[in-house]
Amino acid sequence: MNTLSYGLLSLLAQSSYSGYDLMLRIQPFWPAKHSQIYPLLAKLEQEDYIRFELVPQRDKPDKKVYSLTGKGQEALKDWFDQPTAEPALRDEMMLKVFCMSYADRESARKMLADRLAYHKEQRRKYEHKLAELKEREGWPEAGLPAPSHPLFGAYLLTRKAIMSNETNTEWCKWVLSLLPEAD
Amino acid sequence: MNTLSYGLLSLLAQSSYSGYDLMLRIQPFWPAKHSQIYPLLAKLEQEDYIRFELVPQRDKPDKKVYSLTGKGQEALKDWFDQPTAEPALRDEMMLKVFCMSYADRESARKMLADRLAYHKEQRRKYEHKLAELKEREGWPEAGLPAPSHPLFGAYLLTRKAIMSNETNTEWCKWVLSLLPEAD
DNA sequence: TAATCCATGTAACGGGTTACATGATTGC
DNA sequence: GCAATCATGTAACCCGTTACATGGATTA
Repeated sequence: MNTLSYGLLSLLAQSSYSGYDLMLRIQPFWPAKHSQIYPLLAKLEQEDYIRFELVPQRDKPDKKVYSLTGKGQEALKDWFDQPTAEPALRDEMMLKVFCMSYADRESARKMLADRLAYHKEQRRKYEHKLAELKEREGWPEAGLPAPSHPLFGAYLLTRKAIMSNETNTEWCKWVLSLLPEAD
Repeated sequence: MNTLSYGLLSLLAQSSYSGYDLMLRIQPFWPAKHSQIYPLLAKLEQEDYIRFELVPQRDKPDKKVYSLTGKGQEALKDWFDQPTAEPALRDEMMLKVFCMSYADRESARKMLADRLAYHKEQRRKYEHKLAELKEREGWPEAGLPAPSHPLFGAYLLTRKAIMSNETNTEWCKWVLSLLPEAD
């Protein structure tokens, strides 16, 4: 049982999903490819943390819809009380910034402009997600969801993503302002 | 040539370092263990990106002090102009937050309090680093270093770390305020 | 006397990416 | 016609961590 396994169980605590769905939904929290997820799901199913139901579809390939077992629910609770690993951020840009004084101005400006565009696009997605959350059934008419609400966690994470996005955007703009365009 | 390789070259663009030094200094930007770094350095040396000088020491083991070759400098410049990979953040806590509504209040509060303590400790380190930078020779008497200054990048990164730290701290406090202690 | 720092390395293993493989449907 | 989306899987490879290995100096 590694972190990705628990991540999949966390998603399944909310609702049942196909492997493909899980792969898409886990990306913001723990990037992983389908080639990593499918074998893991098979293993988790064999060890009775999850089970699946084969769902035939018209006009689309059949799918396996996974859900948590009792053992899976217990494993999740136990994991929650274990000490949490420190966050790990790997960003190639940070290495490039470190040696920025040795590169030319235009390259540096382009790198930052690209990152700024990336943040802008991410921001759009987060706002979309927030809007989506607010349209889900059970969302309170006014204010935030209560801590016991199933969407509480998703809301907190979307807010976190937006806050970080704003800070990163601000940093990019600040650095660009220190690198005026050459005439 | 992977990202870590370029990271090591970036550090060596600033100054010569031993493998041990490189291992310590690359941590904030690209976490890596000595067991990954030593073989990489050997490979980079074989392929003529870097060279080393054996420096005997009294009261300490001898060390290999690495520096960039001309080929290494060129490789760095080429790399700088290549498209930059998107940042990847892996944080176990985000997965736990996602399923927070299924855990008990006390566990959740403890998790966030632990993370808050982690951020506080990190903050202390960043401030220390900033103070250290400002004491380095060549640091301007007033204002920031110019973009051509060798310490420009390190300064930007330290500022970025502090900005992110503030945002993360704020988020933790906000979430804790939503989870009042049980009586 | 035990732990930590400096300093270097190798071996085994698990985590993660890329590529290979298949196939129907929908939209440009 | 080509790319993307849905849907699942395997194989090869690279990246990263843990553990094994050594050894003197300093510090608690």
